[in-house]
Amino acid sequence: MRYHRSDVVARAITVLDEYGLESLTMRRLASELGVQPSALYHHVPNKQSLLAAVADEILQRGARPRRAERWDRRVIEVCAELRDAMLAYRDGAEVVVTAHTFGLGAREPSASLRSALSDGGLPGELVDVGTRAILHLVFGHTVEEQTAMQAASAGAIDRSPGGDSGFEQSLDLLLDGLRARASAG
Amino acid sequence: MRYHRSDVVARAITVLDEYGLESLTMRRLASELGVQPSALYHHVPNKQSLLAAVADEILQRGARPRRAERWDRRVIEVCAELRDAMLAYRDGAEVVVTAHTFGLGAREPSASLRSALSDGGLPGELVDVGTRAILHLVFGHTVEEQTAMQAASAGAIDRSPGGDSGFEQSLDLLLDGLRARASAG
DNA sequence: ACCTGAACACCGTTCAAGT
DNA sequence: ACCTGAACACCGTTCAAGT
Repeated sequence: MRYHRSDVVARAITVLDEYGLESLTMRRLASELGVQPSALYHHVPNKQSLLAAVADEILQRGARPRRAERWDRRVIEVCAELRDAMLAYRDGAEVVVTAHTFGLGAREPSASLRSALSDGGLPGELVDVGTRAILHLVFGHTVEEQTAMQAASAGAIDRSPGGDSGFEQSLDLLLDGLRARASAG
Repeated sequence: MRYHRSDVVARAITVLDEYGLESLTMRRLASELGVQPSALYHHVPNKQSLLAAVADEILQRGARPRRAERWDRRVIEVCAELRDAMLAYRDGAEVVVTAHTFGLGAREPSASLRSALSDGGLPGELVDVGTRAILHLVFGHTVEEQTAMQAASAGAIDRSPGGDSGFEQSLDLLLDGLRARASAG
């Protein structure tokens, strides 16, 4: 059999989803592909960049068409898409956030938020500050949510009681501040 | 020589600060203490709880007296303390955030924010949502800031240009939303 | 070009044995 | 009670050698 980079990344995602991030090792992935660990390094320079590719693929698979017209509604839309994309795979949030922290991949959500805030007529500095603040909120919230969900499912609880546990609410708090400055600018 | 838990934690912090989180291994810490790796397990049940203890100690060392009277000023005060505490040690933000994510230690900042928001007269649900939103903002921002600083210092740049790079600004965006709801409640 | 086999330099953790 | 010594079951990555 002949493998390509995309096969390696795809298989990495299934290992991630079935066994979790701590089980996603190069050796484990290699054996899952029926290949020696060293063979992986022909398709990927190292584990870090593999994880970055996994993060990008997770986001790409979660991509949805943009419907909203108002800039603030579009922010909510992008954030919901981002959150759903990360929640779709076990430890997905952790992988995406880590990749983003190290500046690897995962640049797309940032760009979408940026353009939404620009369309809102916010001054350039606030577009920057606002984009990062929104991302931190979504990332932090989703990692927490996914960790709690996975801990709960290990303990046989079906769902945490909160439903979306304040995701939209906290986003709305931040949007309040941005809207106030958009009309003032 | 006889070591206690507090010696192990303290030494772990110096290893962290000098060589970074990736070098803070049980084996490295043991050799730094002049002891066998297995000896550490008499003072600490495993690495995860050691890191939780390190996170708590980092926060405790950064503790400052509370001066502000207005609830929103107190939020800013608590956040600045939290940020400074994490920035005081190499990879400090990463360690504190990870501990918090897994629900280990690091419960103090959460309680302080909670009581500040309660004093603001916010309804119970918003106290909850607001506390988590603020923490996510501070954590996300500080991890990003510290990562950038350390990357820059590795590349011989003295400081990133932004100064506080929007920390207070993004916090203020969120406080806008909270203040609006405090006066409405 | 792609893969194997073997090695290098590590990990966290456990446990019998010593003092 | 506290520590050593040795082991167990792993890691990521490199590299000569094969096809």
